Amino acid sequence: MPQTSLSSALFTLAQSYRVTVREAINANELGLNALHVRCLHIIAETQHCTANDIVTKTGRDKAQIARLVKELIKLELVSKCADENDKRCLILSFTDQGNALFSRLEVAEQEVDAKLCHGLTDQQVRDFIAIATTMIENINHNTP
Amino acid sequence: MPQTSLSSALFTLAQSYRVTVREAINANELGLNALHVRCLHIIAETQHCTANDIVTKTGRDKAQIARLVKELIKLELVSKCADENDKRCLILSFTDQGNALFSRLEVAEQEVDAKLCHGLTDQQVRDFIAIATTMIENINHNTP
DNA sequence: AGCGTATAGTTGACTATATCAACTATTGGG
DNA sequence: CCCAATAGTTGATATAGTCAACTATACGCT
Repeated sequence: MPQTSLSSALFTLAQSYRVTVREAINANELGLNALHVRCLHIIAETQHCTANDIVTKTGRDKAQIARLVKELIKLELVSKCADENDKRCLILSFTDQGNALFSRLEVAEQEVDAKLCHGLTDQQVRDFIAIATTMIENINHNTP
Repeated sequence: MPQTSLSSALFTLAQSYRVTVREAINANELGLNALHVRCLHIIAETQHCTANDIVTKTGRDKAQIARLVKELIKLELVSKCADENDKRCLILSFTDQGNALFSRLEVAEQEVDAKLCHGLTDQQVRDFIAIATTMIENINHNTP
C-alpha cells in the first residue's frame, strides 16, 4: 500500500499514531487518551502551566481543554491552585501520583517511538521532525 | 513554539492539517470534510473501487465508511452499482458532478499543499513522505 | 445439489472528540 | 470607579469513530 500524496501520508500517519498510542496506553491501563498525554507533557515542560498555555500549545478549543484538565484532576494526577498575583490563572502541577504516572508514560511513549522509528536513522527522524515543524509554522503563520 | 518530540510534532501537524483542509474546503463551500476528500481520492485512483477498498486504504471502521459513502451518494457526487461478477461488491464511481467537484478539489488541495510546503525543497517533501510511509508500515506491520 | 463458511455491505446503539456560545470572576488601564 | 480584556467554566450540540448484529451474495466442499 504505497503512500503517494502528502495529505494521505499525513492523514494515515496521524490515524495510525492515535490508534497505536491508545493501544499502548490502554495496554498499560493508564486510562488516558492521547490528548491527556499531550497535556501531561505540556504541564511537565511548562513553568507554572495554566490551562491557557495548553490551549495555545495544542490549538484546541479551550472548552475541550477545560474538561480534559478536569479529568486529570479527578484522576488525582494534577492539581490546580490559583496564581498569587493573578487569581484568574490556575496553575497546574503534578501530584505525586501524577509524577509517578508520567514516568511510566515516558517509558510507554519511548516504546511507541522506537516502533515508529524502526529502520530509520536518527538523522532521518530529526529531519522529519524539522520538516514537520516547518509545515506547522507554515500553516499557523502564513495566512495571506 | 518549538516542536521537540516526534509525537508532539505529529500530533500538532495532524491537527493543523485537519483544520486547514477544513477551512479550505469550507471556504470553497463544498460541504465536505477531510475524510470525504480522502474517499474521493481513493475512488478516483482505484479501478472499480469498492467500499471495502476504502476501508483497507484508510484503515477506518467499515461502518464509518459506509455512512460516508452514503453521504457522497446523497450529494450525487458518487454512484454505486453492483459488480457483474460479484453482486456483493458495489463499485463506486464519480458522477459528472463528482468529476467536476473533484477537479475543483484538486486545486484547493494544491493550495493547501503549497502552503504547507512553503520554504521546503521538493526533495525534502519527498523525504518527508517516504519517512512517514516507513512509519506507517512500522506501525501496521511490527506487532510483536 | 445442499451445507457451511467467508466476504461485502448496512444498520443501530453507543462512546469519544470537538466546537460554539453564553456565562462568571478577575484584572489592569484609563 | 468603570470598562474592556483575559482565564476559565459550563451547557448544548455537532462530528467522528467504534462495536456488534444483521442481510445478502459467493465460494468450496463432499
